[in-house]
Formats: sequence, structure tokens, C-alpha cells
Amino acid sequence: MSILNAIRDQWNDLHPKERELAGFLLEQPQQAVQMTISELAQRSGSSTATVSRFCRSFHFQNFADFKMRLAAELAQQPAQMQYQDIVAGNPLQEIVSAITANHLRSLTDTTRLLDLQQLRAAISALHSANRIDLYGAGTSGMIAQDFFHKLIRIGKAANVYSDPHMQITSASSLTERDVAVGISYSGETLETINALRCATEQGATAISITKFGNTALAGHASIRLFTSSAEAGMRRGDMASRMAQLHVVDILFTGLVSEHFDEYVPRLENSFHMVRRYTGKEEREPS
Amino acid sequence: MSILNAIRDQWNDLHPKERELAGFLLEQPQQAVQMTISELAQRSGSSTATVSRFCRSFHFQNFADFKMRLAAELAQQPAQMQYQDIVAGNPLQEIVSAITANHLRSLTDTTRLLDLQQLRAAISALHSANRIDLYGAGTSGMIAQDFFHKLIRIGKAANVYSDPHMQITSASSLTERDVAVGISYSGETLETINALRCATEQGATAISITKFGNTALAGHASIRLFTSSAEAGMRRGDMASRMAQLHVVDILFTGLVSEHFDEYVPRLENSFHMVRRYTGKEEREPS
DNA sequence: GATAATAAGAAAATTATTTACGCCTTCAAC
DNA sequence: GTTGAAGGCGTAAATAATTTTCTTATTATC
Repeated sequence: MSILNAIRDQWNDLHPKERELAGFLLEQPQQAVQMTISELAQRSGSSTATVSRFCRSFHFQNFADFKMRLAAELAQQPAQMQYQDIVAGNPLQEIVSAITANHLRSLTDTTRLLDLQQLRAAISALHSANRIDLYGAGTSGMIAQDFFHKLIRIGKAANVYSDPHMQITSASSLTERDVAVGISYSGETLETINALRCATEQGATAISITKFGNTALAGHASIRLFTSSAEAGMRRGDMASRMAQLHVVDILFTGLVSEHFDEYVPRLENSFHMVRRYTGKEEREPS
Repeated sequence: MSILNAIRDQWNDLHPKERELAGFLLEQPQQAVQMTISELAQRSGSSTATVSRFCRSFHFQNFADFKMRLAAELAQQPAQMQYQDIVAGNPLQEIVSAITANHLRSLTDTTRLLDLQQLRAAISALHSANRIDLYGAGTSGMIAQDFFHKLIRIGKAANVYSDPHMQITSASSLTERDVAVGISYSGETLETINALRCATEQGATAISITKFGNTALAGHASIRLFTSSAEAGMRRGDMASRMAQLHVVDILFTGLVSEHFDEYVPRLENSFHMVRRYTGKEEREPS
């Protein structure tokens, strides 16, 4: 229930009328997706304009887009388990099932949330970028690293920074021909936000990868990519969200390579062979 | 697929233009549900009136009703596909499906391969370890990093090395009270193998995380954990395998924390709160 | 060859959605 | 308290989407 989760998640940031609307959506989602915007407005005690704005504030293209995605989400059979936090002394078998369910869920939810338009825009921006900067802290820093590995394999001029000073230093030298990617699950990591803002000020194209919702980081990006947002159990940490972020990175990368196949694939294969050759015979496949 | 089936079913009774429309719907249902009636009419070479009538002839209330129900239906199917390599110029939607299928597959396959006995042994070894060394190169190095992040959060004396010299240097000072974890998808990365061998010679408990099969790395480990082994497309790289490795790491970590709940959870929560406190108010959740 | 039946598009009518505008509330500064 | 700025939110105008009506073209039947 990533959309409904996101709504619950942002409850505190919602305006009064939006809350009434959100409340109705959370209680009667099945009915809501069958209504027109005016019915929904009436039933939830707000106006069509408010509903429309609500949808856009959650980064949906429009009301129709919102309705379709919510419907798709609701159609998922409830057999799927809910996201679970770590609890005491579970049998190992149950832990395995729970983690697996969390991860599968995270991936399918993220896939459902993906906006192909934004994805296409991101791919195109990355392809034509003169330089690519990647920013992320903590676990998201690792995602950035992963993306970095991929990009240099196809010969992109990419850099990755976790150090806030270096982030700003690098961002300050970007131009409108460059791309900056800010990664943060919460979307509220100050350092990453600042780096992306700085990049935007220099005219670079800013791409954000955050949990779904109205996050500060996404607010500063011109291309927004989202992962599913489960309520964060602090114990569970960022396991599922990290999977989701990697998933988005993989899709971005694969899309990029696929769309410019002849240019990138030879480089990809070359990097593969070279690693093999220079790290000993024993290395038969990428580790 | 009752709606699409019904359309196929009635194929013979359809008028020429309706067939074109039906054909498009059967081929591109995912795209169709995102379109307006006029887009759909245009793409399928008919007119809005025809589409509208088509929906009613199938006893839907109207076009919107049709769209919603089809969307709900499409959301149901999990689309279990085979592992796929990157190919040229696929539509983005297909790339998304393929990657998602790869990842889901990778996780479920890995879960199926998991040996609870080995898992228990690994958890127990990690719990009582005096020191924990993590070795990995390339992408597997990132997995090791990820594990490292997790372990230090619960106060374990962990270290992670990607540099072969440092790996050996550290491994050489391990004792029988320590644990070494070697990560390599192929299981044939020389540096990682050597580091694990060195650790074993010092009497440390060696844990391997490799693809399933008879790999060199697993041969040098006393506790062997496996991920699913799909044929590696060199273009596809290590995306799915990385997901699987992280999956194993997550299960290991969660099992560890769950089994020693009272000891580890306070540390985990403390690290969470401290990161929050020392990285500014804006940081509401782990990035 | 005329007539009836029906397919199917154009356009009109209807309905739905978004946007522009402005009122009203809230909150802070004076 | 008064004033001004900011922003929420509804009304209504503009836009877009959908359905229905009207019309034409085609084919089958007598």
C-alpha cells in the first residue's frame, strides 16, 4: 500500500481540507477510485480544486493518474504480507519469510510507482550529460556508489560524493550541461538537499531519488524518481528502501544502455573483459 | 485476465474497427490504461465514438469504468519472467518489467536456496565473534560495506576491506575467536579467496557468501551461504546477484538482532536517534 | 436499382478536470 | 489592536475529455 502509506506518512504536513480528503481515501479507497473528482470532493467535504491540487502535490500527473495508480495498488491481492519490523526471538524461518516479503513488496510497490515519463527524462539527461555528480549520505551513499560503478563502466564522466564539503565543491562547478543526482530515502537529508540545490543554481539538471511523497529533496529536483515508502520501523532500518533504490538505479542504467545500445554495450563488455584479464584467471565472472 | 480474455473470446463478433482497437488493447494493455479515450482512438486507428461504444458493448458503464477495471486486472498478474539480459531499444515499460522480474526471481530463488542450519551457524558465529572482518571486491565490496554499516550500528567490532593488501594484513591478525566473511558472487575472486584462506589459517571462522555451486571461495569457508545463480549476462552485470547478496545480508543481520534482541535493539535505536540528532532537525528518518 | 440495416466518423452536447482569481484566515511585526 | 504578508481554499472560467446525436458510406436484401 505504498500510496496509502505515503498519505498516512505525510499526514502531519497536510492542510486541514487535505486531511479530510486523505481520511476519506484511507477509509474508502475502493470507492474513491470509482468516483469522479467532483464526487470525491463532495464526499470528502472539499472542492474539486483541492482534490486536483492534492494529487499534484503527491507528484501525480493529474487526478486520472492518481486514480489509476491507486486502483492498481488496491488490486494487489491482500495475501501479500505487510512490511514488518524486527521483533524478538522469531523463528529463523519466519524471519526469512518476513524479510523476503518485505523485499518483494518493496520492489513491486516501487515498480508500480515508477513514472515512465520521469524515467525517460532522467535517461535522456544522463545520456547527454557532460558530467554526472552523485550525492548521498549513509546507506543512500552506497546506492550512489553503486550507480557510480555502473556509470563509469560505460565511460560516463561520473563522480560520487558523500562528504558534504566535497559535494558542494563539486556541485558549484557544474554547468547547465551537467546532471546532479541526489539520493536520500527520507528526502530530508540536509547535506544532500543542499548539494542538489547548489547544482540547480548552477543550472545543472537535478534528479532526485527519494521515497514517494512530498519530500524536500524532490522539491529541489526537476526530475523526480520515487521508491515505495513504507512506514519506517527504525529497527528494520533501511533494508527494503535500499532494495527499492537499487531497483530504480538498475532500471535507470538498463534503460540508458538499452536506449543507446551501440554506444554503451561495447564499453560495458570491454570493462568486463579488462577486469577479467587484469585480476587473474581465477576471476571468471564479475564478483 | 478475464477482460482481455473476453475480448479475445468475442473477436469473431467484433466489427472491423473494433478489432483494430481490440488488437491494440491485447498487445499494449499497460499503455492503454494510461491513455485518454482520444489517444486510444488515435493509436488504434479508430475514433472516440467507437471506443466509447466498444466499452459499453462489453457492458461497462463507460470508458472510465472500463479503464479502471482493466487497470485493476493488469495489476494482479505478477508476470513471472525468466532472467533476461539487456537488449537493444526495448520499450521502457518492458525494461522495467524485465528488471523487476529478474530481481523478484533472484530474491525468491535465493530464499529457496537458503540453508537454515548454515544461517544459524553464521548468526551464532557473528554473535560471539570478537572481531569481524568483511572482504569483497567490486560490487561485492559494496555488499561488504553494507554489512559493515549494519554491524557497527549494533556495536560489533567489524571492519571491511577491499584492498587486497589490507585484507591480508587484517586477516593475518585474526584469532580463533574471530570471524571472516568473504563475499564474491562468482566465488572465484582471487583476492577474496586468499584473504579468507589466510583468516582460516589463523583459526578464524570463515563464512562465504557466493552463488550456489562448487566455488573456490565456498571451498575455503566453514560456513557457506549461497545466493541464486542465474547465468550471468555480462551486460546485465551483477544487478540481480547483488540484490540476492543483500538479501542474504539482511536476513543474517535481522536474524542476529532478533535472536539477541535485548542486547542489540537498544544500540540500533540509539544509533538511529544519534544520527538524527547530530545531522540536523531536517533529518527525520534514516536517509 | 431501391431500401434497409448498420458501421463509423464528425461534431455537438455533456461532463469532467484544471487553472486563474480572489476572498478569507492566520500569524507576525509594529 | 492594526496592518500586511502568506497561504489555504472555494468559485468560476477555461480547458479537456467523453458521450451522444447526427450524418454519411457501405453492404446485404428484395
